[in-house]
Amino acid sequence: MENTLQNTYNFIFEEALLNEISEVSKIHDFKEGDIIIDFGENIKSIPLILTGAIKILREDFDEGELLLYFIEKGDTCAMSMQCCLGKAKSEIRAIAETDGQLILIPVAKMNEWLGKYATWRDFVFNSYNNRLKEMLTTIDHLAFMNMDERLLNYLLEKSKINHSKEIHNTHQEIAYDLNTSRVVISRILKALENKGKIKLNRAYIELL
Amino acid sequence: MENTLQNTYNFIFEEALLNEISEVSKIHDFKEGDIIIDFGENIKSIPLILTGAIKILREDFDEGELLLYFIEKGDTCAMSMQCCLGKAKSEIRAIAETDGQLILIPVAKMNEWLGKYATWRDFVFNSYNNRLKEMLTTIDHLAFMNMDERLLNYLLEKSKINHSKEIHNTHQEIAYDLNTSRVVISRILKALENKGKIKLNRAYIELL
DNA sequence: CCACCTCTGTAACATTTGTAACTGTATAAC
DNA sequence: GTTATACAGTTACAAATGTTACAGAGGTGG
Repeated sequence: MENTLQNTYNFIFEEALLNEISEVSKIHDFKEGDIIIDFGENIKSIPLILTGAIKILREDFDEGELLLYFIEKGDTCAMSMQCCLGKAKSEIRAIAETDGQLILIPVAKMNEWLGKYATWRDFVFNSYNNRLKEMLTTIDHLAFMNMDERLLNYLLEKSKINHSKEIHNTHQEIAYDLNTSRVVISRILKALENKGKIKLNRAYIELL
Repeated sequence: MENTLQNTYNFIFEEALLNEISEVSKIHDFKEGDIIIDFGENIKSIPLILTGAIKILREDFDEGELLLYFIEKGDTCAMSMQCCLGKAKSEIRAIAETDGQLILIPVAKMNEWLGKYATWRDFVFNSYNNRLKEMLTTIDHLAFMNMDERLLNYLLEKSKINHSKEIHNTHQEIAYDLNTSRVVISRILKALENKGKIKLNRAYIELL
């Protein structure tokens, strides 16, 4: 673990902080599809992503779900910081998009370091800022874009996150992430295929 | 100013911090309709609202606008903190919803106090958390609600912010805030009136 | 190979939202 | 008063999205 930690965070954190992190934090492996945090859960520690990617979802009272954004190597979850500092329950669900590793930092340390390490403080503020920006982007998509643009954007995001031109999801899974129905997704995908932007296959899509 | 400052913030900040605030910050009066911050502006200071309310808007590339949320007494603008810390330009527009007063805190002090005063740090984190929550709510509305629900919710928000059952806006103004057209708003408002939830008048609406 | 299940394609239709055009009415300006 | 203007009501239609239903294609396990 020390190695991955070093590789990911040694440009951000100073030596002393890295050492403290190694001491107090627990490592956690996750596999694609794992539910890492769920709605209403109490959060006792802050995750720092070492490898892999995680998708963050919001849920409606009755059934609906919506992808908010992805987090990756070097990111943390501002939502969990919110929960920890505010002692509230999780407002979101986090599902592993790929296999990966993260380390868990106890809340107490999170607070202690805020006073002690300027680099930690910067990191925490940066995380908040990034998350606010992502949320703004999500709002823009919802408010100003039609479903076909949102879908195309989704495919590009997925491709970037997974470092692959192939998106291995069923239409139904995509529909969940965009909070719409499978038929709508199939319809738009077919249109995109006709425009020559993608190629459709069973259970996966190629970007062209 | 000292009085209003005391009244609003003396339960949050300690004596020493309140004094520092009085020393370094400038007061700023605003009138309903004033543009307080606009897209792309550089932000050189953080606002703390003393009285009144401000609405925060997001703009589309081509014309569209969307109300994100309101901020009030005791709030600050997490977006401007983001800009200050990240030295970026404003992502939002802030328009005075009512007359009011705010104080402006230089960025340098904002940073200095983060190390110096725990109460300031808490305040800043709380602001971020509140804003994240508001953004989540906005996303919920956009993703999971139809226009009639969004409109009703908008009227209730407005009523709360202005402490009045009367909403003094034209249908066109409401349409801008919800990023739709005047006809749609008129149509839904008429339906709400028929259901007995509101009473329509020229240039204002009464909640029943 | 057959039975079963998942995934996709498609059609027909309903609902929601957006757009254009026109009317009447209250208010302000003259 | 008359005129001009902003605001609201309404209709008719278009476009986007959601829903239901069904058929075929492809994979899996017996």
